Amino acid sequence: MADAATTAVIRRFNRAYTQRIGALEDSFLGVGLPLGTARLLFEVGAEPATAQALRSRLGLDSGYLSRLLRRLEEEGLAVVTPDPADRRRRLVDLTPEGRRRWRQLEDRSEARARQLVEPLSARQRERLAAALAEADLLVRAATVTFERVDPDSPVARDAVGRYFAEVGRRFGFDPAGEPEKDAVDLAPPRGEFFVAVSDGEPVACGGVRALGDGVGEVKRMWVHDGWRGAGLGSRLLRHLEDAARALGHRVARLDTNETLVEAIALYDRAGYQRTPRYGDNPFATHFFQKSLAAPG
Amino acid sequence: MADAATTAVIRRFNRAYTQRIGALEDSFLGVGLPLGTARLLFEVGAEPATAQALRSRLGLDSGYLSRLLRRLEEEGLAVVTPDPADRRRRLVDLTPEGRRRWRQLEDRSEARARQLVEPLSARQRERLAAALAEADLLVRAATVTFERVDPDSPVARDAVGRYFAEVGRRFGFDPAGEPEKDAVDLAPPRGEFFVAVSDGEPVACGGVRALGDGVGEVKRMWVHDGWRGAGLGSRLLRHLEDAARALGHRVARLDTNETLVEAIALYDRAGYQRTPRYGDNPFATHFFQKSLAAPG
DNA sequence: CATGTTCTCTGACTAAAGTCAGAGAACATG
DNA sequence: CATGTTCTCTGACTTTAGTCAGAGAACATG
Repeated sequence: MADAATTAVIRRFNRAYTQRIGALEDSFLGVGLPLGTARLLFEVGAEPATAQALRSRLGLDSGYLSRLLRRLEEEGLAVVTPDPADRRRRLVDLTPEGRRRWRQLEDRSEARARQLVEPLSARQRERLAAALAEADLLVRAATVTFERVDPDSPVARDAVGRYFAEVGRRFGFDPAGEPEKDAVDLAPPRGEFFVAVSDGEPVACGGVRALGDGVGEVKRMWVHDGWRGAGLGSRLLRHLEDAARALGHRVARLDTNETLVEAIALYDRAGYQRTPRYGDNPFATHFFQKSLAAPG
Repeated sequence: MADAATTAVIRRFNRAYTQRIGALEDSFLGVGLPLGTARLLFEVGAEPATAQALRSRLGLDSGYLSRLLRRLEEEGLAVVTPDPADRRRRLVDLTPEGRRRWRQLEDRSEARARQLVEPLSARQRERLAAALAEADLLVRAATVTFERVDPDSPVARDAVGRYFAEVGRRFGFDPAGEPEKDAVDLAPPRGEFFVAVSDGEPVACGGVRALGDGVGEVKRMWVHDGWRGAGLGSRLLRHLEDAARALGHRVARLDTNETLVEAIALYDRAGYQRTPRYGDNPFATHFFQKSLAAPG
């Protein structure tokens, strides 16, 4: 029952942790603003945004947000202006006074964290930081979601750019002309492309294109190197297989280069079989395929 | 700046973690009770208690708690009875139906934790559990507080009993007659005794007694073996030195046995100097002392 | 340019959360 | 047994948090 043991640890940790550090919540109080308003201030301070974006980030009702924004405006902490690009939308930013208050929230949060580690020695602090970083990576990797995006969108270009940079470095892959092909092959109706974003940065991507005869090809599969070893690659591959299946493919195929040993190990683990060369990718040295018949 | 790096990791983790698992909070919703009432139900379910204890545990206003309890009673989830030992007090316990609802909260919390680890492989789950256990230990060790208690109280007896068991095992210490001496020497006005309790279990203890001539002796210093290596011993020792100073001592002294190598290392680190034998403890082989002149 | 859609705001609510000042019963103490 | 203290309750509040149904302006599209 490794499972029950794990959840027990998580829950034990959860109780202790939320009690002690009281999440961020506590540090949001005591600056003269109610929690909801403080949270909004904090969010705007982290990055000015449209009302719409704030609503989705914080999960608020539009009427409610409208009132919270009004309150921030009345207190002289924020300014709300129409977006010149679309005058239905409203842009929210902090005033200098709002920024001062935001920094105050930051400071309290920082003080709280400092107070927690204060009784610990330098070595113990390092241990705590290492343990939390590890837990952070795993929790994020387990919860990040794959969003379907246009392969020609900025976020997709960013992600694929990182992919090209890495394969360029590792086996001299030349991406000339590829983005243009991707824009067609990896977009509906012929294919799909997904990106996982965490804290505004792409951390993984991958797509599926049609090879014909019920065969879908997995392409541009990439995981940010700070995020490897946390199961994100397996999750991504499963997600792409599901997408291929939904597109009507019965077989998934992919090629890779011998230098990408982690990827090859991943495909082996996921049940892919070696298969003869297909296509004309001059950089590919290994070819895999897997039946999509049984889901999972 | 190991410090800033540590707080940055903590805060990063904090954001991700509270967002994803949403603390326990989310799992408290959706059982047909408002958050505050659900939290109270959960607390009572964990351990039936007096209204007073619940108030201090949850930090509630007495009027507010009174109403919350009424609500639980009206819904048939709890029974509130006068404490026979002190009829001003009220005892709160759950009804069978309340216990059923409590279990429901437990299940949701469990399900949430399970859902979090679901995308992870067995190995990654183990890593997550290990990382959280490590963080848990350090956070608890950094935040547990030392309470001054009567050395004759049950919790003190429990803690010292564990201490005796360990030193008995390690170098054959014989505690005959010691508890009776402690009851006088480690209680005001002659001395003081402290226990750290976590989740109802003593995890560390120690006391100070007067040797005369401005010398205080540190006694019964013990740390639960599951809690070692997290700085709890150093914190305890500092706490005892502060107590000795407050009792008017200018010098702290202590003896120990050569088999307790971790303790000896701790005393060395804390600035204690070897000193010739004092007193007539037949089990002591090493003697230490330290000036309490400069605080810290 | 008519039509539907998107985005924000307003009014009118409800429920939850929390505070404060006593009142009254039960205990503790000299 | 008079007096002060502890503990819980009640009444009378205020503030937050959150929901819902439109209204109206701005955009998108055929």
